[in-house]
Amino acid sequence: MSSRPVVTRFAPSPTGYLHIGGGRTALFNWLYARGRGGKFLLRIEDTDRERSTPEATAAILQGLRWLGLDWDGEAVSQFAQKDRHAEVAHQMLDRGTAYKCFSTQDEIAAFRAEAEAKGASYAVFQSPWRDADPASHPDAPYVIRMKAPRDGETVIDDQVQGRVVIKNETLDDMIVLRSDGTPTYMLAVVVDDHDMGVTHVIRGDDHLNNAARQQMVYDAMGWAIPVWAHIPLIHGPDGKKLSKRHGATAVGDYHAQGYPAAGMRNYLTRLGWAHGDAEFFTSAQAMEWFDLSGIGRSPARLDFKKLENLCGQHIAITEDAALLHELEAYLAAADRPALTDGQRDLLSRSLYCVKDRAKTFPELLEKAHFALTSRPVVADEASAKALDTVSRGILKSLTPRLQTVSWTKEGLEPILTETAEAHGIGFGKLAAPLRTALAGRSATPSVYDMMLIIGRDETIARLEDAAG
RNA sequence: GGCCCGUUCGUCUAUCGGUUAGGACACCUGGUUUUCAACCAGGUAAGAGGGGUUCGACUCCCCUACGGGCUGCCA
Repeated sequence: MSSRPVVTRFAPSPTGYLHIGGGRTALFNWLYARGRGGKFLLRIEDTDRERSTPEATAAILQGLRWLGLDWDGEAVSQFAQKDRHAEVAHQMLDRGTAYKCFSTQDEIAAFRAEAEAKGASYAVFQSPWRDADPASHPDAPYVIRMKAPRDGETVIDDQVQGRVVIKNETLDDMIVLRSDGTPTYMLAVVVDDHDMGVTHVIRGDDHLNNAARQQMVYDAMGWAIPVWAHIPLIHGPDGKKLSKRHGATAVGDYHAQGYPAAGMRNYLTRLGWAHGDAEFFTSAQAMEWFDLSGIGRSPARLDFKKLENLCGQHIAITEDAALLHELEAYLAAADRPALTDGQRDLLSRSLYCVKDRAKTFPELLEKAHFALTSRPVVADEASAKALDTVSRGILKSLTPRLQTVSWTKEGLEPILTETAEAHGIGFGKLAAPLRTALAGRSATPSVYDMMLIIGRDETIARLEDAAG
């Protein structure tokens, strides 16, 4: 057994929607914690007051809820902890692991310019106040900088990246508390992760270098260092950093485009992580299997075809009641009209024959069009072609026979096959105009299913409409 | 510029020194079929390049190329 219960967290900045990459990071943290009976916490990193908005926070929470990633307790506001951050900065001062720096930003800029002019390969700012006698401190604004070790190296023992060694001389004495008394991100994350009892930090590898400086803060405070796992970012289909031009980058976009959350979870879990040859799995299985060692080291590209394939499989295994619920949520998210009571009833009775033929919700709804539309059924361009004068005549000859037949597949089958035979055509040639009459679409469930679902009267009425 | 990370079929990946380099999606061919979806049979397709180490490298080391990240009183 592990020595301490697992605590993971997702810590987004509320400066925009929930990015698909962030969604996957959250998913990994969630899977890791949930699969081990641990806790998954949520912290909103809102210390950047200018860019943080409540709307963004709401969008992120909504994205997580849609993905089905439930967090333990309330979401924590990082900004609300600012006094505690300042307290820790002063503790570092007391411990001698931090110092007050009175250098102005102009002085720092000048230092860098000079270093650059001298052709230095890199310019790590070295504050003259690092070892200054407090008696010499002026009465002026100051920042608190960490007194980082200048020799040796810092080793990040990363569960994904391996052993990463950073030379301490390449790291400057980072600011932990700004001149206005507010904490920097570097200090805030460490303090919060420590205070929240985070045991495993699973986050994007854009933070890999930062981990070294953060680890110095842990050391400076004598705190236990968490298990690090820096996961590669997700790229667009062209291998470049994911951006708007690649299409959907927000988790909410996928909701609005009608991808089921279960399919998204499956796809995102599998993107950059593998458990042997497992491709299609439920979240329960993912929780059981997920581990840090299965995470790949290279960035993965988004592949919408594979996403769709998995979504189709998940739609097919979703229970009707749950599926209907998701369908209605999709309609709302996509800003499409809500279902009427009648549509809901017919749709729910149609799910069994449409859910295994659709990869997304809009596709499913399109195939269930026969159940959602009402007379007069308007045929789309493709299906309209199937309705010529000959087929109209055939439909006309068919309707009287439907009046008394037993309304079951067994009853209908002989009628339809006999009709096709009587006109010397294959069943396919009869099914096409039937589809047009019943659904106004050329891609539909079986004609029997449709007839059974909408019933005898509606079937006959639609056929008569089409026969003209 | 400096530092750090990465590179197996088109894509996601398996492999953890010895395999005919496997699977999935996509694609192509054939079959099935009541359209779509699905399904069945088969096929095309990969270790970035160059050096080492080793009896033997996709696996370990070095260099190069390419991609990404960090280098803020942003997070």
